[in-house]
Amino acid sequence: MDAVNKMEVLKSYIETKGLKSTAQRDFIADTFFKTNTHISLDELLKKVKRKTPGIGYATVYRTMKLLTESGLAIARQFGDGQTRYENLPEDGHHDHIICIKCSKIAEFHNQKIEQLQMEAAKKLGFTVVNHKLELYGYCPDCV
Amino acid sequence: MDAVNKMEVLKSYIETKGLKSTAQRDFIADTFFKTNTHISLDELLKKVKRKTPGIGYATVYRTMKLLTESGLAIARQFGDGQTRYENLPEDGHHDHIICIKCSKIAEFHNQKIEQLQMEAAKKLGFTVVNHKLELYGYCPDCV
DNA sequence: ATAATAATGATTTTCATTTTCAATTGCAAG
DNA sequence: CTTGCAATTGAAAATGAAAATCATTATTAT
Ligand SMILES: [Mn+2]
Ligand SMILES: [Mn+2]
Ligand SMILES: [Zn+2]
Ligand SMILES: [Zn+2]
Repeated sequence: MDAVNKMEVLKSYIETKGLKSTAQRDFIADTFFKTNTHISLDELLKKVKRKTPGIGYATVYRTMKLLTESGLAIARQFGDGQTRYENLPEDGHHDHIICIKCSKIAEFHNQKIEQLQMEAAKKLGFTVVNHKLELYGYCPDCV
Repeated sequence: MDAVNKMEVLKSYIETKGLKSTAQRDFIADTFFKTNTHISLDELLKKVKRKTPGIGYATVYRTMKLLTESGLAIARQFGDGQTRYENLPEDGHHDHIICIKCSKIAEFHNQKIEQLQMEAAKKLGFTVVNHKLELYGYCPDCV
């Protein structure tokens, strides 16, 4: 799904929730849709302010909250005390591996792991709704 | 390792770090060593205050930090905004599955998953130091 | 006993959110 | 095009968990 389609999904989400469309929200969402990193609120605010200095932190915060609940953004916690947001991945769910030295983030997906998780949960009588798998270590550049 | 042995490990950690032994710290550590839950600072403080009302939050905070860096406690973040501590498990590392309705926590360990994690990391050139795997869903009691 | 140094506990500070609120804006109805 | 009203905005304040501060107290080696 590209930025244009995402914007359409957002529009219809806003519609069904009885919300109103605003230029600030559209611009923040569009800016976010064009990122391909795991971006923090501060980073996104800085990016947004470059073209639209008037926009406030709270509006960025609220927009990302909206995008998250509409399923267009994913909120991630990598343990540095800051929530980071990423776009809905093109190729489905993925997990992360984070360098504890330079903070580089790589992504991976392993269907076998997902399968084993489900089995482990089932063995305990649990039904899995979602999961978090993060590996921490050193990236190739940091040995 | 039982509470007595843990206390000995703590003593020698304190020794090598040139720290001093205190009644408060001993009591907090002992209280923690006897828990078998994933306890928050507030919960531990409350438990400690029952027998020793004079002890302050900061001392509990500092003691758990000490236990964590000495390897006698493990700090966990289950996404509710509160750090929880658990005792070093008898049977090695384990992961968690958390009920999103009643917050019940179950533990599991799957060597195959751990193995696949290492392989996934290796494929990306990373070396894994530690990892976090949490499953979220419904426990048997919550359907 | 003394001196040096670590620990304590109350309090304050930090910092990332989250909420509040008055002013502004979007939009549907007339 | 107005009007009415609910939603939105941005600045500021509030929140809450974690971390730091600091005067006082306790521990330990000498
Ligand atoms: Mn990602
Ligand atoms: Mn556990
Ligand atoms: Zn690195
Ligand atoms: Zn449950």
